[in-house]
Amino acid sequence: MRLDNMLLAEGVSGPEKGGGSAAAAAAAAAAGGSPGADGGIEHSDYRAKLAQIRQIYHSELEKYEQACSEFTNHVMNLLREQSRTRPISPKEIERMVAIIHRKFSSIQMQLKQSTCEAVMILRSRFLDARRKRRNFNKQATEVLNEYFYSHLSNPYPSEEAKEELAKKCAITVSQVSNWFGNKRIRYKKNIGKFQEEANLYAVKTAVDAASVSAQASQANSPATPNSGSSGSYSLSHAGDAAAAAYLGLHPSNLNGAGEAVLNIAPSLQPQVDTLHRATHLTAGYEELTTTSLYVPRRLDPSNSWQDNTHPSSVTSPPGPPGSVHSDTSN
DNA sequence: TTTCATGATTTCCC
DNA sequence: GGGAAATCATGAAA
Repeated sequence: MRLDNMLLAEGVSGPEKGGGSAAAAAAAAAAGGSPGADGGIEHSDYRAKLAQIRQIYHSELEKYEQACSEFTNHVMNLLREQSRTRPISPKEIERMVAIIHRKFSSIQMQLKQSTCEAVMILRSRFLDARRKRRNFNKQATEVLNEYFYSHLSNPYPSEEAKEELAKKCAITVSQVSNWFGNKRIRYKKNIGKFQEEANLYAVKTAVDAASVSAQASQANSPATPNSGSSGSYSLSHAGDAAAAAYLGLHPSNLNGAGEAVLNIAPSLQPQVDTLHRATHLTAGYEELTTTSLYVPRRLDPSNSWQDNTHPSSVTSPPGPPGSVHSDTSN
């Protein structure tokens, strides 16, 4: 029965017209593929092969049915001949016919099974998601990378976070899981290769967060420049020039020693703190090799991330409220 | 054509 | 069931 349903769904059995294309479309949808230019070619190829399978199936089925009726007739004739020498009840004839039909239906079952197998092979060959692999678009990759590098100490998004990322990237939750699985492994295997990318996203995240916070603090407390020392931040290294540039520092914010003095709202402090460290990395400081922001300090000696039991969310990264990402705080 | 990057799958482990 | 690791298969750049 299940075989019948499958063959019907695949358009092998049932009405001839359009069955294959419907199945192809359904299979393509199941594989998550979108009908593109090459997809059209492949689908027509798929339909052609499916039609071939369908034709073979029907001709074989017809042959079996013909053979079945021929054999039944043959047996009936034999029984009729035998009835001249011994009495044969109609029940006995019925029983014999039933046996023959059972035998042939089991053969038909085998035919259906092998047809199903052929269809499955065809489907996997033409419509498998693996074969249909497409790189995610740039924006999706950026969103995923931003999340990954801003949660580097615990790059295990919760289900909700995965769903949100999936929505943002227009991909499925399982694709998000795959991406993080691949990313974690590949990052761990080749940290050096990803260092530059990590730094890039560190700065990007910090700048984004800083600008958001700046807007927020401007909206909340419009005029609080130079209001005491608690909110000031001194950038005292060469790398801080970059930080100053990123933050749009005016020359008037440089002190006598050439240091950049940022007067910032307390809410902005963690972001600037992050940026401060990030720019040290990009400036090639000695710290790069010792206390580098994205050297996975949270990787334990067995090379696995510590504390991966608490997946983080998209909206509320780990760490104290207001921090850009927990990885940056030592 | 070759090589590298990357998304997906499979297998194993906890 | 989720994650790590290995592997496969494909896309894209060289």
